Formats: sequence, structure tokens, C-alpha cells
Amino acid sequence: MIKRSASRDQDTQTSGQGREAILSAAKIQFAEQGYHGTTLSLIAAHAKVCKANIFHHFGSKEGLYLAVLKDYCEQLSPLRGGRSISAPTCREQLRQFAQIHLENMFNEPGAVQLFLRELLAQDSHRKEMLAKGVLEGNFARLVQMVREGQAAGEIRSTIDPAVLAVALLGADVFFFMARDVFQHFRDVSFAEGVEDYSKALSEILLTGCLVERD
Amino acid sequence: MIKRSASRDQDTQTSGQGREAILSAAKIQFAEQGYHGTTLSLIAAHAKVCKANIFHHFGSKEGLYLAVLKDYCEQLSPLRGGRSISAPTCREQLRQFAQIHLENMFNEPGAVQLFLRELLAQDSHRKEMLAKGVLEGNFARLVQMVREGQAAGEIRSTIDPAVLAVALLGADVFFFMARDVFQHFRDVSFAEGVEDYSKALSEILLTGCLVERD
Amino acid sequence: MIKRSASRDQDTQTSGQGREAILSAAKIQFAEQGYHGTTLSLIAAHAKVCKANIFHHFGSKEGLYLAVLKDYCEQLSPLRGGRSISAPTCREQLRQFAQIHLENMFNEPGAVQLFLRELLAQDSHRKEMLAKGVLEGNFARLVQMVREGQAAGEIRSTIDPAVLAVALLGADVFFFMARDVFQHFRDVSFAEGVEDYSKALSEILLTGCLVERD
Amino acid sequence: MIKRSASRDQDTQTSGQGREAILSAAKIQFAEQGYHGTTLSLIAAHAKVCKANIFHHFGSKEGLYLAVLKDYCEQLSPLRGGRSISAPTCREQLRQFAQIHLENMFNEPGAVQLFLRELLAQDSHRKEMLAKGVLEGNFARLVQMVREGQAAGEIRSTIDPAVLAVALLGADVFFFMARDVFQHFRDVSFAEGVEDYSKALSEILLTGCLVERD
DNA sequence: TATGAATGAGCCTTCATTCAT
DNA sequence: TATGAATGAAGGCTCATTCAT
Repeated sequence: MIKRSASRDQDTQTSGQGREAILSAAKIQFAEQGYHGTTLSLIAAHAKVCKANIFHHFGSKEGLYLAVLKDYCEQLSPLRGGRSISAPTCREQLRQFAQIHLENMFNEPGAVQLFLRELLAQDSHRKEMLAKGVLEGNFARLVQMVREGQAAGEIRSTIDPAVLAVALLGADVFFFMARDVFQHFRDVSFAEGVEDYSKALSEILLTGCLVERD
Repeated sequence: MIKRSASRDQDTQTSGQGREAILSAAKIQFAEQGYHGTTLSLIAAHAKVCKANIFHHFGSKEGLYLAVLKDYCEQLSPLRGGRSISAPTCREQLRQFAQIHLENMFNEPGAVQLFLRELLAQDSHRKEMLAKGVLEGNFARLVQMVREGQAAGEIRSTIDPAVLAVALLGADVFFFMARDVFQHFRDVSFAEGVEDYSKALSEILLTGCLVERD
Repeated sequence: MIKRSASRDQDTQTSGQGREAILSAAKIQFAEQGYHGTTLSLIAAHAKVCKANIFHHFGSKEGLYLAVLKDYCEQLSPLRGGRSISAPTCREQLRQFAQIHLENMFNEPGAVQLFLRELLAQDSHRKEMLAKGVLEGNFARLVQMVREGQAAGEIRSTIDPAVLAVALLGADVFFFMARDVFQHFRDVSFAEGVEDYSKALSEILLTGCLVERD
Repeated sequence: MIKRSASRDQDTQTSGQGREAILSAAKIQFAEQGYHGTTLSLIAAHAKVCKANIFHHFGSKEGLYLAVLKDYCEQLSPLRGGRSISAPTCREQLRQFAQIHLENMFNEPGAVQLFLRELLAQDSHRKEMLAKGVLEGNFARLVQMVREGQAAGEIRSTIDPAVLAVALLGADVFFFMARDVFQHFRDVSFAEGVEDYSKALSEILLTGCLVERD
């Protein structure tokens, strides 16, 4: 549960396992229970560390939370996302993006949960940080992609790139949030395979759902 | 302290001056701060009621929360949604739905926030209740609508109605969640008017974003 | 559980079932849980009466407790004890007393428990009332009995009547208190039948346990 | 309140200044007021410790109570009772036992009060623990003593050792419980000196109160 | 670095009690 | 007589945080 491989970058050798263990446990707790639902005692217990130790490493609960946030941000960053998107057509790029984006979410569910919870918070002064760090990256990339498609005459010029981006991201996010609820609905067959959903979604966004009449 | 005059000429609303005040305050608090972030002291203060009174009426914090949830559920129920959707074409029906759904969310932001937070909760035993009470109504209605469109030859038969439903709901929900973040992005012009977004979204879902080549 | 036959003495018809039901429930609760362990809510629930009603009838928790105490006192009073003691010899009288006393305790275990708990209380200002009402009656009677036995030359004159009384009462009380503990001990055969214990006890107190040597 | 100087020069008694103080205060409170009548706030105040500290050391009120119980048990244990009983005759042994037992009770009145209160509790799952820990020791010892007396021909063989044991213990316990009540009775002269009572009691149990006729 | 002990503030809950009806 | 609503005080317990070691 605790990744000792984190000492890969050996610049801060002294920070050691203690810090790492705490951070690791904290990421899980904050993601699952939210800020207020998370207790430092539980984190300390999970990390097998004295509670006071948390304060030596992170100063306060807020400090720990921020560290968790930062850590998650890097994992969610589209730059780190791994697989690069490269396809000749914009159509294909969007398909790839939709799929990779969804996969990324499921690879880091904790990060996403935390991020979404933060979005729901009313007065969070951290919203902006998250927006810049996570959302804007994906968003801007998508918009750029659409713009290029429009320039290449592939995407209709009447489309608002931002709306398309929100629609795609939103459809992914909502699927992520409610997947286990959907599974109990009739008329739902996609929920089993993430890929299936992604493909069907791309298709709708690309070609619409209306029959082409004219 | 609570308008004793107003409720007197009402029907038998006497049972619940205090109860109503508590519930009202609780709805706001739970929506804004979440379950763990909400304190009964604050609710009592806002309702101008003794803290012990909360327990007299709702038994426990959990009991109060459940009452809030139930209350919100009824407000979010699509049946109560008010404006009925009636249009000759499926295309128009979907447009209307998208818009009304979005409006409903903005009319009851607290309910939506609570609902979404509950969706994010890992182990919530209330998820199912919420799913049935709120989500399924909208979802089933959308699916039915698409099915009819397919039967009428208006909607492509290759479309999975469930995916379309998730996409539409998701796009709305995500817009609701992140609206104030989007406003700080460049390339975003829709965020000001809810209607504009709704229209543009419907357009994309209906006709897609690709240029029709053939 | 509630004796409605209590309306036997119909002098206070108005006091009715409510008062009676409360008192009845209170007797049980106070006996089983003690003063601090008893809650008025529970009494009200058991009596199927509104909590506020208790205050109308008894004024306060203390008032109710006092009423219970008084009620129990009358039941424990040796006068009401029913079977009168009448035997030609003091020896026989003591035997009878020991047995009847023990039986009385087991007939009103609640009263005894309450009484003993009160005895254990450090600063109880009710101790005196109980002492006069319950203990002194039995005690004085026993002492008197012994005195007569001494006058009649039946009881040794060197015996302190008070010590004998304490010994007899104490042996009974302790048996009552610890009966279910004793049952788990080896070497204990008396605990099953109350009568057996009483007889054996009387025998010891009367003739001692030493072999008569001289 | 607790000798901070005394324990410093002791051996590693450092672990438990607070703990010890809490336990000490708790013993007094629980003994005097019973479980339900005791408040942790008061204990904390008496121990000059933060209330939260109690939970740090004992986990809960119940935990603290159990610790108190355990502590008292050891003090009441007949093994620790100090003065050993050694006399040539069983008669003398019983006399000694009666006296030492009574003295022990008065030396640890709190322990005895707690113990007796627990005996009065209806549903106490701790009864057995107490029975084994405290009562059984004394009881078995007495029974054994009597058995030996019977084997030596000193004690009548018709005597049930268990009954004699209960009588002796009960007479002591009852004297302990009701001493201050007895003092207000006429006809009572023993209550002043514990020794006097003990002697008189032993005499009765040994030789009975009847005049030896034959 | 790491820890056990300690703390003050606050939380949820319960209690005995009062009040209006 | 009887009750539901309301309350202030207190109770047990948890939390984030600090301190000495």
C-alpha cells in the first residue's frame, strides 16, 4: 500500500518513509472521506505512525491536505498522463482523447474524487489552484484540438469549442461518478466496459444522433 | 422569533414551526458544507432554536440529514419539475429537456450539491435511494424519449439511448459543478448565459460536430 | 406489569391510572438501575405516558423517587409483612423470623435493592428515613425477641441482642445480594432452596458451630 | 494533589503521573457516587487533568471504571490482605478471620462500596469477574477452614461450611453497610468499636446463643 | 526523526425541567 | 389531566494541536 519506490528521486533522502507513509494514507482517506470526514488519528493509524509525527512533516491538517492535493495534481496532470495523442484526423484525436481521459480517471480514482469534491465546495480557495492545475490543462488541449479541426475544415465552424470540451469532459466525469448507480438501471448495457462507453460517446459527439435527412 | 403571524392564518401548519426552521437551516448547511462539515450547533443557531430541539424532532444528526435528503429528493423529482415537455419532434423534446434540466439544477443548487456529494461518497447506503428517487426518473425519461425518436425514424438506430442520456445529463451536471471555474478560462464565452450553453450543447448532441462530407 | 388493581383503595379516584402507571414503572427502574441510572424518559415510555406528565404528578425526579421509596417502605414494613410470628419458644420465634424475613426480601426484591443501594450511598439524607421506616422495625423486633428470650432464661444473658440481630439480618441480606454469585461456587449446595439456607442459618446462630465439649 | 515529589525519586514511576492521578480520583468518585453518579469532568478536575486525557489513558468511561475495578480487586484480594491467619484451633482461626476481614473492609471502604454496588447491579457482566476475584477467595478460604475444623472434630459435622461462611461474611458486610445507621438506634452499643462487634459475632457463631441445657 | 502525554475547543447527545395548549 | 414543543445545562467523547523528551 505504501510505495517505497517513491524514493526514486533521492533529493530528499531524509524525508524518508515516514513522510511517504503518511502522505500515502492521507491520499486514500481524503479521497474516500473528504476533508471533514478524514481524521488525522486514522491517517496516523493507517500509516503506522505517531499522530504527532504528521505535524512535524506537514505542519497541520490543512498542510497535509495541500500536500495530498499537490501530489494528486501531478498525477492527474495531462502532461504526465502518459500516452500521447497523435492521429492524423481531428476525429480520431477526439476519440483517443475521450478514451484516454476516461482511463486516466479510473487509474486515479482517488485524485478524481478529491478534485470533484473540491469543485462542489462552496468557498474553497483552492478551487482556482485545482482549476489551473488539472482542469485547464485538459480543457485547453481539447479546445485547441477542436480549433485545429475547424481550421482544417474537419469540424463545423459553428461549433463552440468550449461547449464541446465541457460536453466531453462532463460526460466522462458523470460516467465516472455514477457508474455504480447506472449499473442498477435497466436500459443500461454500457456500464460494464469503459471502452464501449467511450466509443459510443465519441460517436455521438462527432456525428450527432439525428438521422441525416438532407 | 419565527413568524407566528404568517403561519397562523395558514392551514394546519402549526405542527412544525421549529421543525420547519430547523429543516430549512439544515438544508442550507448540509448542502454547503457536507455532512461532516456541518455542525448542529450552527443549524440550531441559524434556526434560532435550542440545539436539543433538533433531537426532539429528528432524533439525531443522521435523522436530520435523512429528512433533508428526503425533502430535497421531492424537490428534485422530475415529476415536480413543473414545466412539462411537449414538442412534436424528438429533436425539439431533447432540446427542451436539456434546458429544463439545467434550469432545475440552478433553481435548487443545494439539492444538487447534496446529491452529487452523495454520489461521490464511497460507501453511502443512501446512494440507491437517491439513485431511484432522483437520477432514475430523469434517466428513464430521457431513454424513453430517445427510443420514441428511434421508432419514429428521427434518431439513428445505432445510438445507444443510455449513452446519450448520460452524455446529456453529464454535460449539464459538469457545467453546473464547474461553471465558476470555467469563467476564469479563456476561450469560454458560454458560461454567462445558461441558455446559450444549453442550446449549443443540444446542437452538438443532435447533429454532431463533424462537417457532413458525403 | 402494571397493576391496575391498585385502584383498590378508591379514595383518590382522580389520581387514576396515570399516576399509578408512572409509579409502577418508576419502582422497577429505580430498583434495577438506581437513581442516577434511571431516566425519566424511560419511565415515561414504560408507563406509556408523556414525560411532562411525571412532573404534574410528582413534581420532580426526586419527588418521584421519594414516592417510590415511600411505597416500597410500606411494602417492606414488618407490620405489613403478613404472617405474624407466634411461637412458644424464643428459639422457634427466631427460626420463624429468619425465614419470614428472607421470604419477604425475595417477595419484594426491588424494594430491597433500592434500600440497600441507599445504604451504600454516602451522603444520602434519606438514609435516616429508610432506617426508621424499614430497618429499625425489624431490628427492634428482633432485639425485643432476644430480650424476652433472655428474660425467659432461654437465651444466654451474655449475648448482645443487637449483635445477634445484625448477624441474622446481615446473613439474610448478604445471601440475597450474592445468591446468583454463590451458585457458581463449588462447595455451595444451599443456594437452590431459600428455606434450606434459612434453616441452616438459624441452627448455627442458635447452637453455634462448635462441638460441645464440656 | 498527588505527591509529585514522592514519585520522582521512585523508580520509573514517571509513566503515569497523570494516569495515576486520574485513577486515584476515579476510585474515590466511583466508590462514593457509583458509576452513573460519577462524572468524568469531576474526576478530571480532581485529578487536575484535562478531561480528554482520561480518554487518552483509558479510552472511555467504562474503560476507566474497569481499571478502577481491577485496581480495587487487587487491594481486596485476600492474598494481599496482609496479616496471615495462624492459630492452633479452628475456633481461634475463625475469630481471627472475622476480625481481619472486617478490618480489611474498613481499610478499603471504597473498594467494598464499589464491590457491593456491583453486586446489586442486575445485569452486570462484571459480576463474575468480581466474584472470582474477590468473593471467592475469602469464601473458599473460610470453607476450607471449617472443613479442617470438622475433620479435627472441632466443628460439628452437621454444619454446612458454606452457610457458616455466608453468615460470617454477611454479618461483616452488613455491619459495614449499615454502621452509621445503627448508631442512631437504641439498644446498640457495639457500633463504636469494630473489634467489639467482631468478637461478639464470633462468639455467637461459634457457640450459638442458646443456653446449654443438657 | 519520532513519540507518548497533555490540552482546549468543540461535537453529538441526553437529561431534567418548563411552557403553552 | 395530559401532551408535544422547547430549553439550558451537562455528559461522554473526538479532534487538531502542542510539548517535552
